[in-house]
Amino acid sequence: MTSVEEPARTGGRIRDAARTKAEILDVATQEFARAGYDGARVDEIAARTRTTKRMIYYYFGGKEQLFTAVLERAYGVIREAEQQLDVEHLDPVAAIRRLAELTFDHHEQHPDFIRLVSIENIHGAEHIAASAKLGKIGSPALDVIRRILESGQKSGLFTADVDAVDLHAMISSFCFFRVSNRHTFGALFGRDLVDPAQREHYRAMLGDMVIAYLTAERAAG
Amino acid sequence: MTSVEEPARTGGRIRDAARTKAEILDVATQEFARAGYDGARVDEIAARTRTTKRMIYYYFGGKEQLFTAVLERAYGVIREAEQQLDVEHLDPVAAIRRLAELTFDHHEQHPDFIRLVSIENIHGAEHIAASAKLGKIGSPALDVIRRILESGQKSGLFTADVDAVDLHAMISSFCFFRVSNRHTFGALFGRDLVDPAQREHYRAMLGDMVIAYLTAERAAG
DNA sequence: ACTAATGTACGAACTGGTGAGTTAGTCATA
DNA sequence: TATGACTAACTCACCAGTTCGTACATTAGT
Repeated sequence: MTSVEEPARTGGRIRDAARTKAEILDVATQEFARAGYDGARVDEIAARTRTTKRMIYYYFGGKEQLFTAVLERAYGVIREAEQQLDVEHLDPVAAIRRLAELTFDHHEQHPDFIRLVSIENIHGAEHIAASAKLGKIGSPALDVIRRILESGQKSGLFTADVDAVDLHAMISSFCFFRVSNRHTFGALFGRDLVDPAQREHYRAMLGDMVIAYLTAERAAG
Repeated sequence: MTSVEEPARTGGRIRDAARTKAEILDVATQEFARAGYDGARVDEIAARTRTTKRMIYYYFGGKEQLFTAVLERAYGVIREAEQQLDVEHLDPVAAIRRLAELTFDHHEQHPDFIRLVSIENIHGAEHIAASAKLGKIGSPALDVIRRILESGQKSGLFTADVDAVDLHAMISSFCFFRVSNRHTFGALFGRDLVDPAQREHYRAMLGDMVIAYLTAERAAG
């Protein structure tokens, strides 16, 4: 998470809107991710901030809008990571694998993001729908997938009849589930999907799965 | 959901502990799935029941234990479905596909179950941990997978080096994500993963993915 | 007559949100 | 550079409506 910088410059100003807003967002992210939308307490968020509850309402308007702002920033982080991705020089197989691993790594490193998205789904994605920022932006990953897929399909390397959105869903589902369902899965089956010792195992499993699917020999028809 | 039977027998008793308990569980399932643990209201659950809030505390003890009971029943439903599964007569490929489709169908038909599990994960699976019933039961599906996998690997048909738990995770991730993340995915990418018109497409995609993974030619390694 | 089951009424603690007043920083002007 | 007007940033106290849980009275069924 983009964090608040240290105690500000020396002799720093006591008033700093940007810092205050960022600090509220930081704490709110943690609190919402920890307890869910209704479980999160505005008072608790305020208490863990150097400012007061009144400021939350001053800057964000209310709990609902605060959660929306938290979501917007969280989605911004992954969108940025996806934009960094450079796979133009790789062959389709390596490119897809790299892309999948990016999602894998991001989700593992941002469990709060996963929790926020889970929470947003419980609430029918109403905050995304209400957000001007989040409504229209397609994932940069989608464009990348589209290009790779086209190249791989043209060369006959990829035999699967999928489009970019479906492939994105496939990759996301594995990466997302591993983090989002870590607790129930661990409790029921006694295996920690996010165990660091198993990280490479699952990372390879994801790539193998996607590549196998894309390059499998299909029965005609 | 196992529902409450009709108005009870004629001249029926006004007092019927079993029916009252079942009705509370039915309504509680809906309410928890709709609003999350903290979003759910005990008063609301009681209001939608033919009984009163007092009965919830009389039979279940409290909100926390009520949610646990709801979870226990929901997991019971899928466990039962898995036990019905008969794939002994099928070859490994068909058997795995059948199993995957069972999970696919169940998750699609029980969105409330998916939501409950998502909610339980937000709360660190603490209710599962606290439940005697849920703590120890391994999924029947796991035993089935184990047998199929062994048979497929022995015959050399399955080349992948996975165990039953990992394969179960792979299948579940796709089926679960499709339902759990339906709303955010739809809002962000404009595609409804649970669109009935696309049902067969995704059902086939799941099977193709799993089989391709299991039977892919691996680089010696 | 005795107990399990049920209904009524209530309260203490919380919870999101706000009204009203205060202070720090900025900037135009003398 | 001193000053005073102006506004963004901030604090404090408080409220109205909830929300989980329970004490107590009551009734159905055996």
